[in-house]
Amino acid sequence: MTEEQAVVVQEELRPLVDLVGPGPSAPATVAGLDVAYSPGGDLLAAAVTVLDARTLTVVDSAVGVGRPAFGYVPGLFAFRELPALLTALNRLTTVPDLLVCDGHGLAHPRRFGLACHLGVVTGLPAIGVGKTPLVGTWDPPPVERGAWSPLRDGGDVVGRVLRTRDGVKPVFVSVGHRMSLANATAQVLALTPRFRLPETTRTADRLCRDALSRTEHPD
DNA sequence: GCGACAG
DNA sequence: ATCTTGTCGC
Repeated sequence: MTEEQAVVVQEELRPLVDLVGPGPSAPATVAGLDVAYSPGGDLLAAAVTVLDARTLTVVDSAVGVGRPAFGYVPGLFAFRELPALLTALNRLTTVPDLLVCDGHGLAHPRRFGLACHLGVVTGLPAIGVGKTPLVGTWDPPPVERGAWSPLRDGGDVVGRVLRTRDGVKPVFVSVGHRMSLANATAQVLALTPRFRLPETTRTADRLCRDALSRTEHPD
């Protein structure tokens, strides 16, 4: 697929995003998704970890190993990681109530980032939590955990810049599918009792790194 | 035209 | 994303 064709796919799928939500206020399980790459960038491992939303312990997980399905192009990120992530999701024995993606949802040039794509394809509620911005402008939120400021782009509020820990660099929260922005914010805060990044992202990050390492060095 | 640009 | 030297802080 060419970049032009990928953009067409995004514009075709974008109308399918559910912006009403509001999504589960008390999900029983929340999934984290992340991908690790080999040093040469020729291999990748995708991981999904499903956490009990109350205890934040892992109750299910799966991985998918493969080749990057697309070059790294900002704005077309989903085409790179989606196939391996879907492989991992299909290997779960449970269906999570919410997907927490490592990247953006609506906070995207065409309002269709990885979290939207993953949400539409799976039909599950999804949100994006990015470590760095892709689009938009914002004011620095107050230093206290829980403080946030709107992320604006082209006249739209596309997400929130959220402080998950006192005095620590904020994260970028945006809606993916079947979730309100307010609920997405609440869920991210529930997942960050101790660290800047959601517990879901942290467990998935560890798992895909381990899986990649085991793929490169069997023994 | 120039710089920016999720992971 | 990954590599990589040094530095700050708990």
